[in-house]
Amino acid sequence: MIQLDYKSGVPIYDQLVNGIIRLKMLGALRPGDSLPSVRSMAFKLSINPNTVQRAYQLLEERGIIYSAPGKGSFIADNKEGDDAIHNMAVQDFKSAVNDALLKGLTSAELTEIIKSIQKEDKR
Amino acid sequence: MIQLDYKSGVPIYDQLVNGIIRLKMLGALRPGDSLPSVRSMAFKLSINPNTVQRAYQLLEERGIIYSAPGKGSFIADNKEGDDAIHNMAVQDFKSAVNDALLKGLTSAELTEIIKSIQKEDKR
Amino acid sequence: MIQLDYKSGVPIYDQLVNGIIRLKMLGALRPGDSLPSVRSMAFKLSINPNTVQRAYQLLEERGIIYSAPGKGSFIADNKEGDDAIHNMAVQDFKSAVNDALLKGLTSAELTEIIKSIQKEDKR
Amino acid sequence: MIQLDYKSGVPIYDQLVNGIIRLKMLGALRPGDSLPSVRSMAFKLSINPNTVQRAYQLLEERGIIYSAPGKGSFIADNKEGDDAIHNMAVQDFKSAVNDALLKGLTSAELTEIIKSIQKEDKR
DNA sequence: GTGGTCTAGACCACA
DNA sequence: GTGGTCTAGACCACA
Repeated sequence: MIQLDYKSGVPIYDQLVNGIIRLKMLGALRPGDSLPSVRSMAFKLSINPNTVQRAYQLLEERGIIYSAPGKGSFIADNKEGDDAIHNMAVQDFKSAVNDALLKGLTSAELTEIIKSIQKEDKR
Repeated sequence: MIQLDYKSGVPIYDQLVNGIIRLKMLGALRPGDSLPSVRSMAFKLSINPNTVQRAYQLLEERGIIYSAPGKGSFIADNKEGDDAIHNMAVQDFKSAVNDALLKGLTSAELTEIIKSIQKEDKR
Repeated sequence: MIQLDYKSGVPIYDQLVNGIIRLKMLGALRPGDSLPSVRSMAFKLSINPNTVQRAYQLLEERGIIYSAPGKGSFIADNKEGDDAIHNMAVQDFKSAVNDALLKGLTSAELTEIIKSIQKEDKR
Repeated sequence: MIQLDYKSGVPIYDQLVNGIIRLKMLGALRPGDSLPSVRSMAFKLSINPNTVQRAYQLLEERGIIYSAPGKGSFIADNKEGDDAIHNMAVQDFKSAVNDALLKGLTSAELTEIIKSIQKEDKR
Protein backbone atom coordinates (compact mmCIF):
# COMPACT_ATOMS: atom_id res chain seq x y z
CA MET A 1 0.00 0.00 0.00
CA ILE A 2 2.99 2.31 0.38
CA GLN A 3 4.99 3.15 -2.70
CA LEU A 4 8.58 4.21 -2.21
CA ASP A 5 10.43 6.15 -4.87
CA TYR A 6 14.17 5.88 -4.57
CA LYS A 7 14.77 8.37 -7.34
CA SER A 8 12.73 11.19 -5.87
CA GLY A 9 15.41 12.44 -3.51
CA VAL A 10 12.93 12.45 -0.64
CA PRO A 11 14.37 10.45 2.27
CA ILE A 12 12.81 7.02 2.61
CA TYR A 13 11.76 7.65 6.21
CA ASP A 14 9.92 10.78 5.07
CA GLN A 15 8.16 8.86 2.35
CA LEU A 16 7.16 6.28 4.92
CA VAL A 17 5.84 8.95 7.29
CA ASN A 18 3.80 10.47 4.48
CA GLY A 19 2.62 7.09 3.30
CA ILE A 20 1.23 6.22 6.71
CA ILE A 21 -0.40 9.63 7.03
CA ARG A 22 -1.96 9.10 3.62
CA LEU A 23 -3.32 5.70 4.58
CA LYS A 24 -4.86 7.30 7.62
CA MET A 25 -6.41 10.11 5.58
CA LEU A 26 -7.85 7.52 3.22
CA GLY A 27 -9.35 5.63 6.13
CA ALA A 28 -7.30 2.51 5.45
CA LEU A 29 -5.73 2.93 8.87
CA ARG A 30 -8.12 3.87 11.65
CA PRO A 31 -7.53 5.03 15.26
CA GLY A 32 -6.45 2.08 17.37
CA ASP A 33 -5.32 -0.01 14.41
CA SER A 34 -1.95 -1.62 14.95
CA LEU A 35 0.90 -0.94 12.58
CA PRO A 36 3.19 -3.74 11.40
CA SER A 37 6.21 -4.16 13.67
CA VAL A 38 9.36 -2.33 12.71
CA ARG A 39 10.92 -5.55 11.48
CA SER A 40 7.98 -6.78 9.44
CA MET A 41 7.38 -3.37 7.91
CA ALA A 42 11.07 -3.24 6.95
CA PHE A 43 10.77 -6.66 5.38
CA LYS A 44 7.61 -5.82 3.43
CA LEU A 45 9.12 -2.67 1.98
CA SER A 46 12.61 -4.14 1.56
CA ILE A 47 14.16 -1.32 3.51
CA ASN A 48 16.40 -1.01 6.52
CA PRO A 49 14.73 -1.47 9.96
CA ASN A 50 16.58 1.66 11.11
CA THR A 51 14.66 3.60 8.51
CA VAL A 52 11.30 2.27 9.69
CA GLN A 53 12.29 2.95 13.27
CA ARG A 54 13.02 6.54 12.39
CA ALA A 55 9.70 6.99 10.63
CA TYR A 56 7.76 5.53 13.57
CA GLN A 57 9.66 7.81 15.92
CA LEU A 58 8.74 10.88 13.92
CA LEU A 59 5.10 9.80 13.77
CA GLU A 60 5.07 9.28 17.51
CA GLU A 61 6.73 12.64 18.23
CA ARG A 62 4.01 14.28 16.21
CA GLY A 63 1.28 12.42 18.03
CA ILE A 64 0.08 10.52 14.98
CA ILE A 65 0.87 7.07 16.36
CA TYR A 66 1.75 5.79 19.80
CA SER A 67 3.89 2.87 20.86
CA ALA A 68 3.13 0.53 23.69
CA PRO A 69 6.43 -1.16 24.57
CA GLY A 70 6.10 -4.89 24.09
CA LYS A 71 2.76 -4.50 22.34
CA GLY A 72 3.50 -2.59 19.18
CA SER A 73 2.60 0.69 17.52
CA PHE A 74 -0.92 2.00 17.03
CA ILE A 75 -2.71 4.78 15.21
CA ALA A 76 -3.49 7.55 17.71
CA ASP A 77 -6.96 8.66 18.64
CA ASN A 78 -8.68 10.67 16.00
CA LYS A 79 -8.49 14.17 17.25
CA GLU A 80 -4.95 14.28 18.50
CA GLY A 81 -3.49 12.69 15.38
CA ASP A 82 -5.56 14.65 12.95
CA ASP A 83 -4.72 17.95 14.57
CA ALA A 84 -1.05 17.11 14.38
CA ILE A 85 -1.26 16.30 10.70
CA HIS A 86 -3.36 19.32 10.00
CA ASN A 87 -1.05 21.71 11.78
CA MET A 88 2.02 20.32 10.07
CA ALA A 89 0.36 20.62 6.71
CA VAL A 90 -0.74 24.19 7.39
CA GLN A 91 2.78 25.18 8.46
CA ASP A 92 4.32 23.59 5.38
CA PHE A 93 1.83 25.26 3.11
CA LYS A 94 2.33 28.66 4.69
CA SER A 95 6.04 28.58 4.06
CA ALA A 96 5.40 27.46 0.49
CA VAL A 97 3.13 30.45 -0.02
CA ASN A 98 5.77 32.76 1.41
CA ASP A 99 8.42 31.31 -0.89
CA ALA A 100 6.15 31.78 -3.89
CA LEU A 101 5.34 35.38 -2.98
CA LEU A 102 9.03 36.15 -2.52
CA LYS A 103 9.63 34.92 -6.04
CA GLY A 104 7.07 37.29 -7.43
CA LEU A 105 3.97 35.13 -7.78
CA THR A 106 0.79 36.99 -6.86
CA SER A 107 -1.91 35.72 -4.52
CA ALA A 108 -4.23 35.68 -7.50
CA GLU A 109 -1.87 33.36 -9.38
CA LEU A 110 -1.59 31.07 -6.38
CA THR A 111 -5.36 30.84 -6.04
CA GLU A 112 -5.53 30.11 -9.74
CA ILE A 113 -3.03 27.28 -9.42
CA ILE A 114 -5.04 25.74 -6.60
CA LYS A 115 -8.16 25.83 -8.75
CA SER A 116 -6.38 24.22 -11.68
CA ILE A 117 -5.08 21.39 -9.51
CA GLN A 118 -8.53 20.87 -8.04
CA LYS A 119 -9.90 20.33 -11.51
CA GLU A 120 -7.20 17.87 -12.45
CA ASP A 121 -7.96 15.82 -9.36
CA LYS A 122 -11.61 15.55 -10.28
CA ARG A 123 -10.90 13.97 -13.63
CA MET B 1 21.67 42.22 2.17
CA ILE B 2 21.70 38.44 2.18
CA GLN B 3 21.05 36.61 5.42
CA LEU B 4 22.40 33.08 5.79
CA ASP B 5 21.00 30.61 8.27
CA TYR B 6 23.44 27.85 9.10
CA LYS B 7 20.96 25.94 11.24
CA SER B 8 18.17 25.71 8.70
CA GLY B 9 19.49 22.66 6.89
CA VAL B 10 19.06 24.47 3.60
CA PRO B 11 22.41 24.38 1.77
CA ILE B 12 24.22 27.70 1.87
CA TYR B 13 24.55 27.79 -1.92
CA ASP B 14 20.76 27.43 -2.16
CA GLN B 15 20.22 30.21 0.33
CA LEU B 16 22.54 32.37 -1.73
CA VAL B 17 20.67 31.50 -4.92
CA ASN B 18 17.40 32.47 -3.28
CA GLY B 19 18.89 35.59 -1.78
CA ILE B 20 20.04 36.85 -5.16
CA ILE B 21 16.70 35.99 -6.71
CA ARG B 22 15.02 37.95 -3.92
CA LEU B 23 17.25 40.97 -4.50
CA LYS B 24 16.34 40.81 -8.15
CA MET B 25 12.62 40.60 -7.41
CA LEU B 26 12.94 43.58 -5.09
CA GLY B 27 14.63 45.56 -7.82
CA ALA B 28 17.87 45.93 -5.86
CA LEU B 29 19.62 44.03 -8.64
CA ARG B 30 18.67 44.97 -12.18
CA PRO B 31 19.44 43.36 -15.55
CA GLY B 32 23.01 44.12 -16.55
CA ASP B 33 24.13 44.90 -13.00
CA SER B 34 27.34 43.20 -12.01
CA LEU B 35 27.37 40.92 -9.02
CA PRO B 36 30.22 40.98 -6.52
CA SER B 37 33.03 38.73 -7.70
CA VAL B 38 33.07 35.19 -6.40
CA ARG B 39 35.87 36.05 -4.04
CA SER B 40 34.48 39.31 -2.70
CA MET B 41 31.03 37.82 -2.20
CA ALA B 42 32.65 34.96 -0.30
CA PHE B 43 34.50 37.44 1.87
CA LYS B 44 31.40 39.54 2.56
CA LEU B 45 29.36 36.51 3.61
CA SER B 46 32.28 34.80 5.38
CA ILE B 47 31.85 31.68 3.33
CA ASN B 48 34.11 29.73 1.00
CA PRO B 49 34.56 30.94 -2.59
CA ASN B 50 33.67 27.44 -3.80
CA THR B 51 30.24 27.78 -2.25
CA VAL B 52 29.66 31.12 -3.95
CA GLN B 53 30.92 29.65 -7.21
CA ARG B 54 28.37 26.89 -6.94
CA ALA B 55 25.54 29.34 -6.33
CA TYR B 56 26.59 31.49 -9.29
CA GLN B 57 26.81 28.41 -11.49
CA LEU B 58 23.30 27.33 -10.55
CA LEU B 59 22.00 30.82 -11.27
CA GLU B 60 23.74 30.75 -14.63
CA GLU B 61 22.31 27.33 -15.55
CA ARG B 62 18.86 28.72 -14.83
CA GLY B 63 19.49 31.77 -16.98
CA ILE B 64 19.24 34.22 -14.09
CA ILE B 65 22.80 35.49 -14.30
CA TYR B 66 25.67 35.00 -16.73
CA SER B 67 29.35 34.81 -15.95
CA ALA B 68 32.33 35.65 -18.13
CA PRO B 69 35.80 34.59 -16.99
CA GLY B 70 37.95 37.68 -16.68
CA LYS B 71 34.99 40.01 -16.64
CA GLY B 72 32.65 39.03 -13.85
CA SER B 73 29.08 37.90 -13.26
CA PHE B 74 26.01 39.84 -14.34
CA ILE B 75 22.25 39.80 -13.91
CA ALA B 76 20.72 38.42 -17.11
CA ASP B 77 18.34 40.34 -19.30
CA ASN B 78 14.85 40.58 -17.96
CA LYS B 79 12.73 38.09 -19.76
CA GLU B 80 14.82 34.95 -19.72
CA GLY B 81 15.73 35.22 -16.05
CA ASP B 82 12.25 36.18 -14.91
CA ASP B 83 10.66 33.29 -16.76
CA ALA B 84 13.09 30.88 -15.17
CA ILE B 85 12.29 32.16 -11.69
CA HIS B 86 8.57 32.18 -12.36
CA ASN B 87 8.48 28.63 -13.69
CA MET B 88 10.53 27.27 -10.80
CA ALA B 89 8.25 29.00 -8.33
CA VAL B 90 5.10 27.67 -9.98
CA GLN B 91 6.47 24.13 -9.97
CA ASP B 92 7.41 24.37 -6.31
CA PHE B 93 4.04 25.75 -5.36
CA LYS B 94 2.14 23.10 -7.27
CA SER B 95 3.86 20.32 -5.41
CA ALA B 96 3.20 22.12 -2.13
CA VAL B 97 -0.50 22.23 -2.97
CA ASN B 98 -0.48 18.55 -3.79
CA ASP B 99 1.21 17.73 -0.49
CA ALA B 100 -1.36 19.78 1.39
CA LEU B 101 -4.30 18.15 -0.36
CA LEU B 102 -2.85 14.70 0.37
CA LYS B 103 -2.78 15.62 4.04
CA GLY B 104 -6.44 16.47 4.01
CA LEU B 105 -6.43 20.24 3.65
CA THR B 106 -9.21 21.47 1.37
CA SER B 107 -8.78 23.94 -1.47
CA ALA B 108 -10.96 26.32 0.49
CA GLU B 109 -8.58 26.17 3.42
CA LEU B 110 -5.59 26.74 1.18
CA THR B 111 -7.20 29.78 -0.40
CA GLU B 112 -7.99 31.04 3.07
CA ILE B 113 -4.34 30.66 4.14
CA ILE B 114 -3.20 32.64 1.12
CA LYS B 115 -5.58 35.43 2.01
CA SER B 116 -4.40 35.54 5.61
CA ILE B 117 -0.75 35.76 4.56
CA GLN B 118 -1.58 38.49 2.12
CA LYS B 119 -3.02 40.55 4.94
CA GLU B 120 0.03 40.02 7.12
CA ASP B 121 2.27 41.28 4.36
CA LYS B 122 0.31 44.47 4.07
CA ARG B 123 0.87 45.38 7.68
CA MET C 1 37.22 1.15 -18.53
CA ILE C 2 37.30 4.94 -18.42
CA GLN C 3 40.31 6.75 -19.80
CA LEU C 4 41.05 10.24 -18.52
CA ASP C 5 43.19 12.69 -20.43
CA TYR C 6 44.59 15.41 -18.22
CA LYS C 7 46.13 17.34 -21.11
CA SER C 8 42.99 17.65 -23.19
CA GLY C 9 41.62 20.70 -21.44
CA VAL C 10 38.28 18.93 -21.09
CA PRO C 11 37.30 18.98 -17.40
CA ILE C 12 37.79 15.64 -15.73
CA TYR C 13 34.19 15.57 -14.52
CA ASP C 14 33.04 16.02 -18.11
CA GLN C 15 35.29 13.20 -19.27
CA LEU C 16 33.81 11.03 -16.56
CA VAL C 17 30.28 11.98 -17.59
CA ASN C 18 31.07 11.07 -21.18
CA GLY C 19 32.83 7.88 -20.15
CA ILE C 20 29.81 6.65 -18.25
CA ILE C 21 27.51 7.59 -21.10
CA ARG C 22 29.78 5.64 -23.42
CA LEU C 23 29.71 2.58 -21.18
CA LYS C 24 25.95 2.81 -21.18
CA MET C 25 25.77 3.07 -24.95
CA LEU C 26 28.06 0.06 -25.24
CA GLY C 27 25.78 -1.91 -22.97
CA ALA C 28 28.45 -2.36 -20.32
CA LEU C 29 26.20 -0.49 -17.91
CA ARG C 30 22.53 -1.34 -18.00
CA PRO C 31 19.46 0.29 -16.40
CA GLY C 32 19.35 -0.52 -12.71
CA ASP C 33 23.03 -1.35 -12.49
CA SER C 34 24.80 0.26 -9.60
CA LEU C 35 27.75 2.51 -10.24
CA PRO C 36 30.86 2.35 -8.07
CA SER C 37 30.43 4.57 -5.03
CA VAL C 38 31.77 8.09 -5.26
CA ARG C 39 34.72 7.15 -3.12
CA SER C 40 35.64 3.91 -4.84
CA MET C 41 35.31 5.44 -8.30
CA ALA C 42 37.60 8.24 -7.14
CA PHE C 43 40.10 5.71 -5.90
CA LYS C 44 39.99 3.67 -9.11
CA LEU C 45 40.58 6.70 -11.29
CA SER C 46 43.01 8.34 -8.86
CA ILE C 47 40.98 11.51 -8.73
CA ASN C 48 39.30 13.43 -5.95
CA PRO C 49 35.91 12.27 -4.66
CA ASN C 50 34.56 15.78 -5.19
CA THR C 51 35.25 15.49 -8.89
CA VAL C 52 33.39 12.18 -9.10
CA GLN C 53 30.56 13.68 -7.08
CA ARG C 54 30.25 16.48 -9.56
CA ALA C 55 30.13 14.08 -12.51
CA TYR C 56 27.46 11.95 -10.80
CA GLN C 57 25.45 15.04 -10.01
CA LEU C 58 25.53 16.18 -13.64
CA LEU C 59 24.46 12.73 -14.77
CA GLU C 60 21.62 12.81 -12.26
CA GLU C 61 20.45 16.26 -13.38
CA ARG C 62 20.28 14.93 -16.91
CA GLY C 63 18.30 11.89 -15.84
CA ILE C 64 20.99 9.42 -16.82
CA ILE C 65 21.63 8.07 -13.33
CA TYR C 66 19.98 8.55 -9.97
CA SER C 67 21.61 8.66 -6.55
CA ALA C 68 20.22 7.79 -3.14
CA PRO C 69 22.16 8.75 -0.02
CA GLY C 70 22.90 5.64 1.94
CA LYS C 71 22.20 3.38 -1.00
CA GLY C 72 24.38 4.37 -3.91
CA SER C 73 24.10 5.53 -7.51
CA PHE C 74 22.29 3.67 -10.27
CA ILE C 75 21.80 3.78 -14.03
CA ALA C 76 18.36 5.23 -14.73
CA ASP C 77 15.63 3.40 -16.54
CA ASN C 78 16.07 3.21 -20.23
CA LYS C 79 13.85 5.75 -21.83
CA GLU C 80 14.44 8.85 -19.77
CA GLY C 81 18.20 8.53 -19.77
CA ASP C 82 18.47 7.62 -23.43
CA ASP C 83 16.34 10.53 -24.50
CA ALA C 84 18.50 12.90 -22.49
CA ILE C 85 21.67 11.57 -24.11
CA HIS C 86 20.13 11.63 -27.57
CA ASN C 87 18.88 15.20 -27.28
CA MET C 88 22.19 16.45 -25.96
CA ALA C 89 24.02 14.73 -28.80
CA VAL C 90 21.69 16.15 -31.45
CA GLN C 91 22.11 19.67 -30.09
CA ASP C 92 25.87 19.36 -30.04
CA PHE C 93 25.97 18.01 -33.57
CA LYS C 94 23.72 20.75 -34.90
CA SER C 95 25.99 23.47 -33.63
CA ALA C 96 28.98 21.62 -35.10
CA VAL C 97 27.28 21.59 -38.49
CA ASN C 98 26.55 25.28 -38.23
CA ASP C 99 30.16 26.02 -37.36
CA ALA C 100 31.36 23.99 -40.34
CA LEU C 101 28.99 25.71 -42.75
CA LEU C 102 30.09 29.12 -41.48
CA LYS C 103 33.66 28.17 -42.30
CA GLY C 104 32.75 27.37 -45.85
CA LEU C 105 32.33 23.60 -45.82
CA THR C 106 29.42 22.45 -47.98
CA SER C 107 26.73 20.02 -46.90
CA ALA C 108 28.07 17.65 -49.54
CA GLU C 109 31.50 17.71 -47.93
CA LEU C 110 30.01 17.12 -44.48
CA THR C 111 28.03 14.14 -45.72
CA GLU C 112 31.21 12.85 -47.33
CA ILE C 113 33.12 13.15 -44.06
CA ILE C 114 30.41 11.19 -42.24
CA LYS C 115 30.66 8.42 -44.81
CA SER C 116 34.44 8.27 -44.51
CA ILE C 117 34.28 7.99 -40.74
CA GLN C 118 31.65 5.29 -40.98
CA LYS C 119 34.06 3.22 -43.07
CA GLU C 120 36.91 3.68 -40.64
CA ASP C 121 34.73 2.40 -37.81
CA LYS C 122 33.97 -0.74 -39.70
CA ARG C 123 37.61 -1.69 -40.03
CA MET D 1 30.79 43.85 -38.38
CA ILE D 2 31.78 41.45 -35.62
CA GLN D 3 29.24 40.62 -32.95
CA LEU D 4 30.53 39.45 -29.60
CA ASP D 5 28.37 37.52 -27.19
CA TYR D 6 29.56 37.70 -23.61
CA LYS D 7 26.95 35.25 -22.40
CA SER D 8 27.82 32.44 -24.78
CA GLY D 9 30.73 31.08 -22.78
CA VAL D 10 32.92 31.08 -25.88
CA PRO D 11 36.14 33.01 -25.15
CA ILE D 12 36.16 36.46 -26.71
CA TYR D 13 39.41 35.79 -28.58
CA ASP D 14 37.79 32.72 -30.16
CA GLN D 15 34.76 34.73 -31.19
CA LEU D 16 37.08 37.29 -32.73
CA VAL D 17 39.02 34.60 -34.62
CA ASN D 18 35.78 33.19 -35.95
CA GLY D 19 34.44 36.62 -36.76
CA ILE D 20 37.44 37.46 -38.93
CA ILE D 21 37.28 34.08 -40.63
CA ARG D 22 33.62 34.70 -41.32
CA LEU D 23 34.29 38.13 -42.82
CA LYS D 24 36.84 36.51 -45.06
CA MET D 25 34.44 33.76 -46.14
CA LEU D 26 31.85 36.40 -46.92
CA GLY D 27 34.38 38.29 -49.04
CA ALA D 28 34.26 41.37 -46.82
CA LEU D 29 37.95 40.86 -46.14
CA ARG D 30 40.08 39.91 -49.16
CA PRO D 31 43.68 38.72 -49.44
CA GLY D 32 46.05 41.60 -48.87
CA ASP D 33 43.48 43.73 -47.00
CA SER D 34 44.83 45.24 -43.83
CA LEU D 35 43.21 44.56 -40.49
CA PRO D 36 42.66 47.30 -37.94
CA SER D 37 45.59 47.63 -35.55
CA VAL D 38 45.36 45.73 -32.30
CA ARG D 39 44.61 48.92 -30.43
CA SER D 40 41.96 50.27 -32.77
CA MET D 41 40.24 46.89 -33.05
CA ALA D 42 40.18 46.69 -29.25
CA PHE D 43 38.68 50.16 -29.09
CA LYS D 44 36.03 49.42 -31.71
CA LEU D 45 34.90 46.26 -29.96
CA SER D 46 35.35 47.64 -26.43
CA ILE D 47 37.55 44.75 -25.45
CA ASN D 48 41.00 44.37 -24.00
CA PRO D 49 43.94 44.79 -26.42
CA ASN D 50 45.45 41.60 -24.98
CA THR D 51 42.42 39.74 -26.24
CA VAL D 52 42.78 41.13 -29.77
CA GLN D 53 46.49 40.38 -29.69
CA ARG D 54 45.74 36.79 -28.82
CA ALA D 55 43.21 36.44 -31.63
CA TYR D 56 45.63 37.90 -34.18
CA GLN D 57 48.35 35.55 -32.94
CA LEU D 58 46.12 32.53 -33.41
CA LEU D 59 45.11 33.67 -36.89
CA GLU D 60 48.76 34.15 -37.80
CA GLU D 61 49.78 30.75 -36.41
CA ARG D 62 47.14 29.19 -38.63
CA GLY D 63 48.30 31.12 -41.68
CA ILE D 64 45.09 33.07 -42.07
CA ILE D 65 46.69 36.48 -41.59
CA TYR D 66 50.30 37.67 -41.54
CA SER D 67 51.86 40.54 -39.67
CA ALA D 68 54.48 42.86 -41.04
CA PRO D 69 56.19 44.47 -38.04
CA GLY D 70 55.70 48.19 -38.17
CA LYS D 71 53.20 47.92 -41.00
CA GLY D 72 50.26 46.05 -39.56
CA SER D 73 48.37 42.79 -40.07
CA PHE D 74 47.03 41.55 -43.39
CA ILE D 75 44.77 38.85 -44.74
CA ALA D 76 46.93 36.06 -46.14
CA ASP D 77 47.01 35.01 -49.77
CA ASN D 78 44.03 33.08 -50.84
CA LYS D 79 45.18 29.55 -50.99
CA GLU D 80 47.23 29.34 -47.85
CA GLY D 81 44.58 30.94 -45.66
CA ASP D 82 41.67 29.07 -47.12
CA ASP D 83 43.37 25.74 -46.76
CA ALA D 84 44.10 26.48 -43.13
CA ILE D 85 40.49 27.37 -42.43
CA HIS D 86 39.24 24.40 -44.36
CA ASN D 87 41.48 21.94 -42.57
CA MET D 88 40.58 23.27 -39.14
CA ALA D 89 36.91 23.05 -39.96
CA VAL D 90 37.25 19.50 -41.24
CA GLN D 91 39.11 18.44 -38.10
CA ASP D 92 36.52 20.02 -35.84
CA PHE D 93 33.68 18.44 -37.73
CA LYS D 94 35.28 15.01 -37.68
CA SER D 95 35.54 15.02 -33.92
CA ALA D 96 31.94 16.21 -33.67
CA VAL D 97 30.86 13.26 -35.78
CA ASN D 98 32.83 10.90 -33.59
CA ASP D 99 31.24 12.32 -30.45
CA ALA D 100 27.79 11.94 -31.95
CA LEU D 101 28.43 8.33 -33.00
CA LEU D 102 29.73 7.51 -29.52
CA LYS D 103 26.47 8.78 -28.10
CA GLY D 104 24.47 6.47 -30.28
CA LEU D 105 23.43 8.67 -33.17
CA THR D 106 23.56 6.85 -36.51
CA SER D 107 25.19 8.15 -39.67
CA ALA D 108 21.74 8.27 -41.20
CA GLU D 109 20.53 10.55 -38.44
CA LEU D 110 23.53 12.81 -38.85
CA THR D 111 22.99 13.10 -42.59
CA GLU D 112 19.37 13.89 -41.88
CA ILE D 113 20.32 16.67 -39.47
CA ILE D 114 22.61 18.21 -42.09
CA LYS D 115 19.80 18.22 -44.61
CA SER D 116 17.39 19.83 -42.16
CA ILE D 117 19.87 22.61 -41.38
CA GLN D 118 20.49 23.17 -45.06
CA LYS D 119 16.81 23.81 -45.58
CA GLU D 120 16.60 26.24 -42.69
CA ASP D 121 19.44 28.24 -44.14
CA LYS D 122 17.71 28.60 -47.45
CA ARG D 123 14.68 30.24 -45.93
C1' DG E 1 41.41 40.62 -11.04
C1' DT E 2 37.68 37.25 -12.66
C1' DG E 3 35.49 32.82 -13.27
C1' DG E 4 36.42 27.62 -13.39
C1' DT E 5 38.63 23.22 -11.95
C1' DC E 6 40.74 20.23 -8.85
C1' DT E 7 42.71 18.25 -4.61
C1' DA E 8 42.59 17.28 0.38
C1' DG E 9 40.03 16.54 4.06
C1' DA E 10 36.17 17.26 7.51
C1' DC E 11 31.47 16.58 8.74
C1' DC E 12 26.50 15.50 8.14
C1' DA E 13 22.21 12.91 6.83
C1' DC E 14 20.65 8.54 5.35
C1' DA E 15 20.21 3.41 5.11
C1' DG F 1 29.16 2.54 3.89
C1' DT F 2 26.70 5.95 0.76
C1' DG F 3 25.73 10.46 -1.17
C1' DG F 4 25.93 15.66 -0.16
C1' DT F 5 27.96 19.98 1.71
C1' DC F 6 31.52 22.89 3.02
C1' DT F 7 36.14 24.78 3.94
C1' DA F 8 40.96 25.68 2.61
C1' DG F 9 43.90 26.43 -0.76
C1' DA F 10 46.29 25.72 -5.33
C1' DC F 11 46.38 26.47 -10.17
C1' DC F 12 44.64 27.66 -14.84
C1' DA F 13 42.38 30.33 -18.65
C1' DC F 14 40.66 34.74 -19.73
C1' DA F 15 40.40 39.89 -20.03
